[in-house]
Amino acid sequence: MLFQPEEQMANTPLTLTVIRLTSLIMSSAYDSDEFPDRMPLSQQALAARPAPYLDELNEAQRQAVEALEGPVLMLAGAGTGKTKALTTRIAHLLATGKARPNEILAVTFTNKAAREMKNRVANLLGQTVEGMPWLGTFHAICVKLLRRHAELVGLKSNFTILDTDDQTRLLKQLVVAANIDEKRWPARQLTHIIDGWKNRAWTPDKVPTAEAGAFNHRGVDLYAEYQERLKTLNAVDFGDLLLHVVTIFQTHEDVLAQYQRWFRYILVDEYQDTNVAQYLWLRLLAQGHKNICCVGDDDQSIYGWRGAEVGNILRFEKDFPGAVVVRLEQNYRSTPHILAAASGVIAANQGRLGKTLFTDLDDGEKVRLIGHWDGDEEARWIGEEIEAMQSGTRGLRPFGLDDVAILVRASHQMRAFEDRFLTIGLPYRVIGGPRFYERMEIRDAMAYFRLSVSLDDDLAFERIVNTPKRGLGDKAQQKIQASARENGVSLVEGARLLLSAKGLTGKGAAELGRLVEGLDRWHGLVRAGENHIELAEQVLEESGYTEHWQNDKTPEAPGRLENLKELVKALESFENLQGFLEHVSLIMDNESEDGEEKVSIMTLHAAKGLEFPAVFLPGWEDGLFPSQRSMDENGVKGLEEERRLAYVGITRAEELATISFAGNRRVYGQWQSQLPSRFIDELPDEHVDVLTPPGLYGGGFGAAAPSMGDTIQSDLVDRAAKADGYNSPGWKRLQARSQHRPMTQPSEARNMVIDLDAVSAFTIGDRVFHQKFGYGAITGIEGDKLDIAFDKAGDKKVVAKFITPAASAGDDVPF
DNA sequence: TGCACTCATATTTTT
DNA sequence: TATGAGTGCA
Repeated sequence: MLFQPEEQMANTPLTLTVIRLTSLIMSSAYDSDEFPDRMPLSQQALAARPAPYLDELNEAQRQAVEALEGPVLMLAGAGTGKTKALTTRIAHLLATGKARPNEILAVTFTNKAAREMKNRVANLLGQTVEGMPWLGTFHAICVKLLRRHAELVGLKSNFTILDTDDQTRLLKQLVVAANIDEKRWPARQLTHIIDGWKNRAWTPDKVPTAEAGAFNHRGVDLYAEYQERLKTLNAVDFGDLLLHVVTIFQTHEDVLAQYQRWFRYILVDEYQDTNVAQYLWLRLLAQGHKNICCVGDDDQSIYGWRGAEVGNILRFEKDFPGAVVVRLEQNYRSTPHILAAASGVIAANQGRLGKTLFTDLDDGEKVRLIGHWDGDEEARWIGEEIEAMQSGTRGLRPFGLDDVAILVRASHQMRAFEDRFLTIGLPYRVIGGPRFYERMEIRDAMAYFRLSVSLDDDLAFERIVNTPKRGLGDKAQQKIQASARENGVSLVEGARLLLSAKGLTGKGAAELGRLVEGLDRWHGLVRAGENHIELAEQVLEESGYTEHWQNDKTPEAPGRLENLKELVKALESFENLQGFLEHVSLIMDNESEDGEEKVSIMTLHAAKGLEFPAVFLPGWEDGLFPSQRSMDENGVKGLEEERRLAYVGITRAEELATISFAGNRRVYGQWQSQLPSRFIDELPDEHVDVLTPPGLYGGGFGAAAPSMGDTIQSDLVDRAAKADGYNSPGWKRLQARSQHRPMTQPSEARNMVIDLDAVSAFTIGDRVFHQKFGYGAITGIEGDKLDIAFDKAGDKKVVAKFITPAASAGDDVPF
């Protein structure tokens, strides 16, 4: 029986709860078929407590916290105290005795969010609530559920969790086996396709026929094969964690019913980021008590590209009839100018649920906007600006380096800043980047650990047979594979059989023999319960893996050895290797703090949920941000997601937001003329302060920047200065021709870069000259932008200002 | 096995 | 440009 009568649990004393829970966390509950974590909390003790936490909430927050019964959608704008409301709600549920800690299901997307929530609930209640076993990420909770019911989907409860890399390697084998040209149809692509299907909760039999063409018409077959293969390997990928649980719920009413009964209250963080599978999962579970509270912000939905469905949050009221919608609109983070600028941008999106953020804070600084000649100059300016800000500049208060963040659209943009900051010696930290456990050496080491725990882990074996080099190349590995297949055993066993059959000779045989021997020994030690930290060191030592990196002369080698030490250190917080492996694929952050003040550099995506007093938003150029690819692939939907990204970016700033763009940028080594982002047009003028390009930095357009090397079209610049505003025939013609959005009031920002008369000077067919691209002919005119077919550089869209008529620039000499 | 070479490729990323 | 994967050769 899965559940025990509730009365029995209610009387269990708290102390016992804690002890039982701790032991639970330490040991993985593979073999238990009952709820080991029914952790009653002494209800009287909590109920007797006053609820001082409620006094700290504003009206909306309080409403969201107190509406305990029935479906609730908490629409929480940026910086409106969403986590506070969410955690207080949990505390309130516990304090009022509505639910025991183990009857609350609280899901987040990241471990960080889960951790924070746990801590804050504990703080609110003034005691450690150990027993919230169902507070965690979607994936962590699904692992727990799946371990209990693995057999219902043909798995054993000790299944391994593959990461993306394993997944792709496995798929690659299948692709090769299917005689598909791996070059034209890379396995990585198939990984993405299958992930996408899993995100939409499509098992192989449910993939719609419309998708049949995927991956050269073989996608669906390969998907089915892949799932079979996973089953034989007793493995799942990240997508499976959810999908299998959904399948179990859908096919086993009794199981579902039990959980529906069990989870009295469900809370979901970042609901706008849920994908279809997660949505189904939640909806199935919520059908029991119907007490589901989802928190999210449709304006911050930035993960559509990995399956998140904004529709989930937009549809909430339909999905959960009778839902109470609470809007948290009071912002405690940003100044009014920043808030207004962000609101102005996001207002351009269609189909929003709509929120009006307001704040009590003082006006503060307007959002600053500055243009630069090129990306290097932008980096230089920001570097100098940050240095100046440390001592206070332009009448601003002094900022510490920890107060400052640079948020970029794509990680390659970080480079310019890193280079610059290195040369001027400005300490910085990059947030994001490859995760600790994704690094080669960590994965190799993990493979050794996995094998030591279970000799059947074929994927792990494949990874390390020849790492470090043992002279076991393709040939030898194929023999091992064949031997394993013929005998229907694991690769390790296959290798053993191969050796005893003398199927392998010479150095390879000796090395393989040593490896198998080592694995046996380590496995024996694991079983004997040997201290796992010493064991881990021993494995790395005896396998020759540590030595391998010690002998490596590449500059990365010391760092890798360092990482291996880190890994062993991380083992300390676990009781045994199994427990470690169990969690490591799901939980392992890489945030080391050395205490030094540093500027943070990260992507906009990585910045979600964070806040900084001062934020720099560089690279606001059409094509880069909004990203061309996003718009090409997803049209308006893509553009709107980019706009939400802009909104997320601006709202990260508490006091000071500085947006910048460059007129020229090197893209894949090629100089490209850039247009300021359309989002810049959407910034409301009255909240923006256009920094006069300081001559010192040579910023801005029209000013002959030193880096140009050549005078730009000074005659055009002169004429632009004399332009008689927006009533000129040229402007009117532009308006009529403008295909995108009609430009209403050209903003001050725009004004800075538009050169109307420059445009009106051109007509289609004109031969023109561009400083970087050379000669070409105009093929189209759109706003202040010209489509030009360059003789050498091909078709480009360029701001008119950078163009001169071919005649005035010299002879139209063909190259 | 290690190297030098060509060639294609080029967001955002958690679990 | 610059990075990684794949290939050919010693």
